[in-house]
Amino acid sequence: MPELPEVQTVVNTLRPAVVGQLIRAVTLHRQDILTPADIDFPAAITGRSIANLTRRAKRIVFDLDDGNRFYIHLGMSGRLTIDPPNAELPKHTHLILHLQSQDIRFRDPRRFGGIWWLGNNPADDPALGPEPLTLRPAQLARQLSRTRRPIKSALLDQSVVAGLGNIYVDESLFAAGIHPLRIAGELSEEEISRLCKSIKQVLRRALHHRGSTLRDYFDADGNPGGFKKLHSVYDRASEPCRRCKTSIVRIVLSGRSTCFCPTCQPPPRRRQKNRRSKRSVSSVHPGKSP
DNA sequence: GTCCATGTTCTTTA
DNA sequence: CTAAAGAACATGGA
Repeated sequence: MPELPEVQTVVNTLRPAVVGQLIRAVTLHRQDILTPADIDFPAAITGRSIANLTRRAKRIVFDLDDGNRFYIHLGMSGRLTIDPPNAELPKHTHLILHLQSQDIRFRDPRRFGGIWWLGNNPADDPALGPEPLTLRPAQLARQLSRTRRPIKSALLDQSVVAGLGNIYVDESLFAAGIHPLRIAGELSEEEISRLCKSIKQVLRRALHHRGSTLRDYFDADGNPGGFKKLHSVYDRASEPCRRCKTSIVRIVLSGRSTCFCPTCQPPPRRRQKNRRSKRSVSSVHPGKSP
């Protein structure tokens, strides 16, 4: 459920309830949501207080007062909520942090999310690309320059840009007028700077509306996001484009639902999948080389 | 019963 | 060998 705007909204709503608070006790209902698997997580955090709460990519990072850190990833169905201490416990609640007067709960039915212990290593994860809200066009150009994947697939890759997901990639490509099947490494400098600008505009707008609630997403106070009704393409297949009235098209790309306007986002020039040029066909030897 | 889902990672293929 | 495509993970709702 959570991409950058949703994760940031969870952080924003959670932060005032947790920063400076003592973790008095911890209830862990399943050990298998933890990485590394053998960490004694309750022992490591009980009695500590939370010094800071931040977001990196789609991760919610807890800084403890002893310099240790861990992060929670919400996966597809994860939620972090603020609850009164004795409120009824919904299914799939895996972790409860008992603070001074409130509980923080992590609930995740599909369990694609989890908790990662970082210890006191301050290094950023080298597998994560730059943050999209501070992305510069030259950075984006460098990240895209050496891949021949479709731009949609490249933007979903967290090592290219960290924090976008299926909704905001589609929305950003629409805003930039770029077809999802365009080859990432073939975008012009002008298209890349337009894309860079569009990504930031879309994310800022989504943040202003506290993210998109399709079904599962709610912030730490239990409120849904309001951005879904402002989507241009995502989850709008066969509805009219808000800009030109053309029917929005849905295809599957990288195994993910992909929505776009075939008029506002012109298709790539020629080049279909599974085509080989005459030269590359004739250069392939039919038998084994000596 | 079927298909689909806001994500990531491992495996297979080209 | 590397890059990219595909499968797998687990649960619930339409």
